[in-house]
Order: sequence, then C-alpha cells, then structure tokens
Amino acid sequence: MPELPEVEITRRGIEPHIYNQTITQVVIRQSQLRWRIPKIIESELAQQVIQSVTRRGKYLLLNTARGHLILHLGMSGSLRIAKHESDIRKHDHFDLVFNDFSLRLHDPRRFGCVLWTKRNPMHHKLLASLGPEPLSSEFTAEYLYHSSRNRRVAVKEFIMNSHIVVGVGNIYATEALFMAGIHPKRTAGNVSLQRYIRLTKAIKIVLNRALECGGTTLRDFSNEQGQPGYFSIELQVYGRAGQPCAICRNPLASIKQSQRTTTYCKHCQK
DNA sequence: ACAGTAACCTGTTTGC
DNA sequence: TGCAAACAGGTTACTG
Repeated sequence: MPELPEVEITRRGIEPHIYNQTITQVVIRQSQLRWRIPKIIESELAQQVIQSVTRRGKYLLLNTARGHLILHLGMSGSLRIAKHESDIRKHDHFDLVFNDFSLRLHDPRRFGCVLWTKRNPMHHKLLASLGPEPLSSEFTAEYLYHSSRNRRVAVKEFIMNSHIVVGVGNIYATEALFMAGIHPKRTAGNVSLQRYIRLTKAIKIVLNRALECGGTTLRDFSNEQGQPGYFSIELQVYGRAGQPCAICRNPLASIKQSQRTTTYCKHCQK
C-alpha cells in the first residue's frame, strides 16, 4: 500500500479540490472491500459539505457536519480527482460525486475500506488504539525503547506494528533499518536506547524524504492526478536483493519476516 | 498482553 | 506457450 507518505500525499492532493465542496451523490459500484461499505452513506452524505480532510496513520478522514468517512487504501488503493466524463475503469469501486468532478477510489485488491462513523472518529475501534504519528514529537527513541522492553518480536515487525507506531510499512521499515545499521531480526526488547535513537531519526528522515518525492510508486500508487511518486529511485535496499550494498558493496540479502520480504546488508546491519 | 498464523483479494512475475 | 506457484505497498481476527 500506500504507506504514510503516500497517504499524506493523497490527502494533500485531494484536500484543495474537495474542501468546502458539497457532495451531490455517492456511488458504490463494489461494496465488498475489506469490510462492506455501509449503504447508509448514500443518504447520510448527500448534500454534506467537506469540512476538513485529515489523516490518522494510514487512515484518511473526510469530515462533515453529519459524520466522518474513514478511508483506507489497503495494499493497492488510490484516490483520484476524476472528471465526470472520464471512463470508469475496472476496480473503480466508489465515487463521491461533487459538482465538477468525482473523488474516485480505485483498489484492485480490495484490501482497503470505506467506513462511516457519526462519533469522534478517533474513538472508532480501528483508530482508538493506534500508536503515535512517526513525524510527531511524541515519537521518540525513549518511547520506542520503553514500549519494546520484554517484547520478543523482531525489531522490524515491532516498528511495522501500528499499535506501536503508525504509518511505517514494509518499504520504509526496511529502508530505515538499513539507514540505522540495525539488523532487522534483532529482538525488539534487546535493542539499546542508542540504537533506538538512530532508528527514530532514520524513520523520520526516510518518511520526510519520501514525502518530498511525492511518495514511492512500485506499481499501483498514484496521486490524485494519477501521477506516480519518485522516492523509488532513492530506495537503498528495498527491492534490491542480490545487488551491491551502497556502503560496503557486498550483495544485499533477502529474508522473510511474517510473510513480508526484508532486504538488508549482513555486513552493515548488526 | 503477547506471538504466530491465516485470511481477505486481484494482477503480475517467475519457474517448470 | 501454458499453467501453476509465488509474490505484491496492509492489518485484522483468530488461536494458543
């Protein structure tokens, strides 16, 4: 999926188009995503004005006076601003129709979701227990250090856990561990504060740089105009198994951790 | 509370 | 060339 940078790029892209705009219609073409899209939004959202577009982790929130639409892009989702006359492509599952365009959700794998709550969305079951935002001041080495004591999972799985910290997916976890020189299989509970200082810095640097590049596009991701992000050309290890390490030139190794590929340098990451 | 695994989907790439 | 298996940006639900 879209990890945090891609979701934030999407948020920034759609906000100026839909802010203060009135939804004229809701179109559900395929309701069966990760969870069924609630049909009630067809009536609830009609004539509602978008008051703000916010983000929590990888969730996008479209806020109206009547309630909050919670969107997640899953592994393959993207949102775009589509002209009314533009063709509906396969996997265009959902539209919010405005006067001059539609906000259109495209998601081939359907791991994304579109949910609705009338209450404070931060209290929604899926959002209530999320960890801190990685680019916020709450996300510190001390926080990671303390919350990892007695945890036996590998440090890579630990930082990919959204209840620990949101927004860090497979690409950026892989890249940040390389930047920090930390072996991805090291037990989270045995990582020193010094190492977590390096890791928190690396996570912030990698995410901020990806944001500057418009995100990472491997195949599916595109911004609200349908354009890719360019951080992929700066990836140091992700997708580069067998290629020489940028630092020591030894070939990069590849392993599986919780069914996810991890690429790393045996020499530079300890 | 924690750890490990299966599950939800389709499309593309890889291997025989 | 054809077919099957493996793999892909995520995260919840379930089991022990």
